[in-house]
Amino acid sequence: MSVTPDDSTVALWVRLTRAAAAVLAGVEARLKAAGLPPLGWYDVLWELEQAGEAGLRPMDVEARLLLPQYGNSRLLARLRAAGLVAFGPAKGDGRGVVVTLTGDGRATRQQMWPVYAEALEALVAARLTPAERAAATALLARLG
Amino acid sequence: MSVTPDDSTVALWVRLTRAAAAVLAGVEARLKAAGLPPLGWYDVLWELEQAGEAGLRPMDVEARLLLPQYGNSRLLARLRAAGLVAFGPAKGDGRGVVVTLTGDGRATRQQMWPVYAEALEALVAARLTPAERAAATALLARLG
DNA sequence: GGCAACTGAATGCAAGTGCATCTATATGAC
DNA sequence: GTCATATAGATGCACTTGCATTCAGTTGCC
Repeated sequence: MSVTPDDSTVALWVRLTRAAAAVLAGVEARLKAAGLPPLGWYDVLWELEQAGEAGLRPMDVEARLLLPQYGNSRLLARLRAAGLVAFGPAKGDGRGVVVTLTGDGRATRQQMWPVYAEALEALVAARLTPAERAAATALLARLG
Repeated sequence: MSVTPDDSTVALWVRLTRAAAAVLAGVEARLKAAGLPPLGWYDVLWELEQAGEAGLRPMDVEARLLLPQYGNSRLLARLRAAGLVAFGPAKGDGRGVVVTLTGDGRATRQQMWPVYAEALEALVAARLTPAERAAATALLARLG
């Protein structure tokens, strides 16, 4: 005999994927409509902006954003190709590099934020009260 | 002045994506470890199994699973190449086709289910009580 | 019937992803 | 110091995805 999830489990799983997909699609669509890069770029730019002058090692970005090593490597390569980040040598470790935000990178993140923010307002904040958002957050935290 | 989401909105968005990604990754990892096809295949096989002998038009599958037209077209092509579904002409519409489940397709779906079910038990049911699952489902329904 | 507009489905091409592997450097045992 | 092992990051290859377009067949209008 095998375990079988009850209806409430399946229902939650379905809603979870749909909700995440709907919000994500809404955010991406708004960014694209505004001629801005995809959401994945924002996360990297934001981490680097917080890291400041010192920058971050690719492995740090990888760990913070939960990206696979090769995916992160290529994402950073695209950002570099677009001039939004710069690579430098890592002091004390000849294997590694340090990635820092460029001026264009900072500007791009700042352009993305209002669009991203508007999307979250419309797709999340407008649909649940603050108390409901807090409740949902607490429940979802247990799944991650 | 632009609107800016408050902390509870951003926190929910972060948790939502992480929770969905975590559960999805867990399910996919279990399927792969068992040598089974990815989750996307399951959904199609399940819809076709429910549709029975009559099968479904690709556009119907597309609508039920919220897939883009081209993605659905190629997904069905892969399933056909794997021998899990069969294509036939659509009566009364020379443009269309009808997709039906093969014996192998039915068997594959049945092999996938226990793995999928175990994953949902471990990743969702084991972490939230039935009442919590119901509450989370109701909240997430408002986002989708 | 003939033709424009539409619909169902497939596909060429560019870009992204996963996996395994590779290169270069670093570290630890001896 | 030397060698095996481990770590940081990049990359070749196959596969998947997104976008735009194409192809075939249908529908409505005259």
